[in-house]
Amino acid sequence: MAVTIRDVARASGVHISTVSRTFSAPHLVNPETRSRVLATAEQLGYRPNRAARALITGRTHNIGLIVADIANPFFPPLIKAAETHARRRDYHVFVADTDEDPIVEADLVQALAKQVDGILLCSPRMTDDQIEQLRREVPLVVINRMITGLPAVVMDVGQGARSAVRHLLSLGHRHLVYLSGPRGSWTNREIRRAAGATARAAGAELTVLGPHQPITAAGAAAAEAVLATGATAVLAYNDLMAIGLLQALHDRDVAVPGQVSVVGIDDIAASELVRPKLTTVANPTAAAGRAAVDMLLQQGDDGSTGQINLHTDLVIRNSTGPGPFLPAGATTAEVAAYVKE
Amino acid sequence: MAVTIRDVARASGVHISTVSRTFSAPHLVNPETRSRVLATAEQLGYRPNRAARALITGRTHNIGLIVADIANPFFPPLIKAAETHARRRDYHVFVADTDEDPIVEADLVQALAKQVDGILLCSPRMTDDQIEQLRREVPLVVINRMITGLPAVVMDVGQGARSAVRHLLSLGHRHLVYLSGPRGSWTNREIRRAAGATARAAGAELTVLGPHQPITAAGAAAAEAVLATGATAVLAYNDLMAIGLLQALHDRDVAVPGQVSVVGIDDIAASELVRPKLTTVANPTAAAGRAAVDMLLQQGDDGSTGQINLHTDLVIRNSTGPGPFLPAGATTAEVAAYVKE
DNA sequence: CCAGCATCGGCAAACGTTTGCAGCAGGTTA
DNA sequence: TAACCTGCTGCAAACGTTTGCCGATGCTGG
Repeated sequence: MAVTIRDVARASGVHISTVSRTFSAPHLVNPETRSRVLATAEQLGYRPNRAARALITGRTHNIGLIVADIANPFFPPLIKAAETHARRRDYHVFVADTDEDPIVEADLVQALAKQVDGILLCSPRMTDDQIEQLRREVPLVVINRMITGLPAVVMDVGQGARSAVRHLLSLGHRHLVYLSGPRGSWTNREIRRAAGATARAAGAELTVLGPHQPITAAGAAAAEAVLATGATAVLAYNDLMAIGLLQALHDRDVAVPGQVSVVGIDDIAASELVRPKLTTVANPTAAAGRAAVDMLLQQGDDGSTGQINLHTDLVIRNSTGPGPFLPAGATTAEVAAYVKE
Repeated sequence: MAVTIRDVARASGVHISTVSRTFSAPHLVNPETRSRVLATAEQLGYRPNRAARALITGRTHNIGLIVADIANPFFPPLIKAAETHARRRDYHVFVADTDEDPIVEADLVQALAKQVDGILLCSPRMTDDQIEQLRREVPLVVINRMITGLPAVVMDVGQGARSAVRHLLSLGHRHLVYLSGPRGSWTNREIRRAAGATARAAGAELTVLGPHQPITAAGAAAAEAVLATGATAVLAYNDLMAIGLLQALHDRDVAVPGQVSVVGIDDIAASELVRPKLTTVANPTAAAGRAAVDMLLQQGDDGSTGQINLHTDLVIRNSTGPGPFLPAGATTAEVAAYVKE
């Protein structure tokens, strides 16, 4: 049916091994022979069978990309960048969605293990132990989580959270809320820790609410609880939750940023479309995807186990404003003077 | 290194063929033997090598999913649904992104062909001929495009466009704009045709602008041109463009829906987050993904070549309102009386 | 008690490649 | 001229499965 190496060999009057070498080790075959083989291959429409190749070389030229939720707008840019980058290096990408379920996650890694040269694990919800276990079965690069001894690329959310909290403090807010994300999220712990430390250092209060699902509905549902704390500013685990909160606040006629300031994390596309535009921490997701692919592919060669920490940026838009201790029209200079930065 | 069928055979004292049958044809092996084999397999952590299996059976248990742009929020729900559905049937999914480029698209199909049992082609930008050509190399199901003789699942955008235009007409609008999507899009042609026919039948005018990239920036950039037409309502190729237009209109102090009504297509998540909330045509993308997977997997069995047309729904939100010939507060009954529906 | 028949498990070929080894021709060195 | 290298190609084994075929075993019915 399909045209194989054998057909090409017959048609060009050489042995199959010569055809094989024409593709996998061209320098070993006479240029003349090579071009003849290439010509007939082209003409017959020959395409090497990757399964067969994988069987003998042990390299599939495939990689797996496992994310918690494809529909979460945080991931698509990462998936896109990783896929494009991988393809440029002649790798194909399996994408799979765990629905935030650690069990599915583990199953998926196992199922994919034999079929790929390595797996990119995005924001895994498994325990560190489980991940280390799985690493023994298949090369892994973890994204958005730091585990000692494991190659990883993370966005420096700690840094991002610090910037965000400082921004809020500088606006005069003294009581903040952190809207936690899902249980098991490393990112969540990082943000919480960084935000807590920064607030505490400035003598401000930080109330933690959660855990929550990282979706708009959860952000909206948390509105009452947020208002009940009496806080004047909130940092959310991600933009989706922040946006949900924004909507719920709007429905309750709570002015943003007049009465409450809101900042998200991720800088998804929708953050700029929503009113007020969301102040948020921009994550270099595309860069992370590319970096992770590179790490994974290098990992095969040497046994390197680097960890990359990508810089994040606070993007100040319209959902944050002066806190209650400052006049609404306070200038930047005034707020700067108000809190020790 | 990895544990193979041979290891399991040795450890459980049977021939490899028995182990093989334990997994691929359990009814042929004695229950007692079977459970023994299963036990040792479990214990050794054996996982069948899909590449080897594929080599001999010709079935990879993989499918390919090719989309124009993963980051376009229209696709992730479809990808997610397709992947989950496929996995439930023990298939893994390659996802690839063409960046709206027909050449990349064709290359991808070819590259993936040998490695999958079939390919889902979403909103392809190739010509019909090219697609029919490729179909000879690998089973294909096309999503969002109708090509005679090819299995396809489409969302009935024609129906959606008709509903949208009728809705606008019923609000009293007599001059509409259609903001076209990308060249080569079947969906675009369908919408344009349906919208044009519906408007014409009602004696209204429809101006077509475009083609455009299906992104917010293009929608925003079209604002001037839209206003220049003097139309009072616009239908956009997709929500992204509609939202971009909404923003640009807002920046120009053009009231929506006061002066101009806007309706999008797709009902992406952001449409509900934006102010005013976008009136749009909801597409059952998740259902489409699942249906396409089912078609693809059945295609192997019989040679069926069905075409599925999924129902779409107009979702009326706040971006559409009475046109210039009606008082701003006109009731539904009044507008209904105004135009022959 | 034997023919006939299921049921089960082993044997070996096959799938489409890659790759170590060996052979061969022609050229170079001593 | 012999010994040796170099560049190219062929040979065949191997990768981990599946599967058609056959033989062994044990049971059934006559």
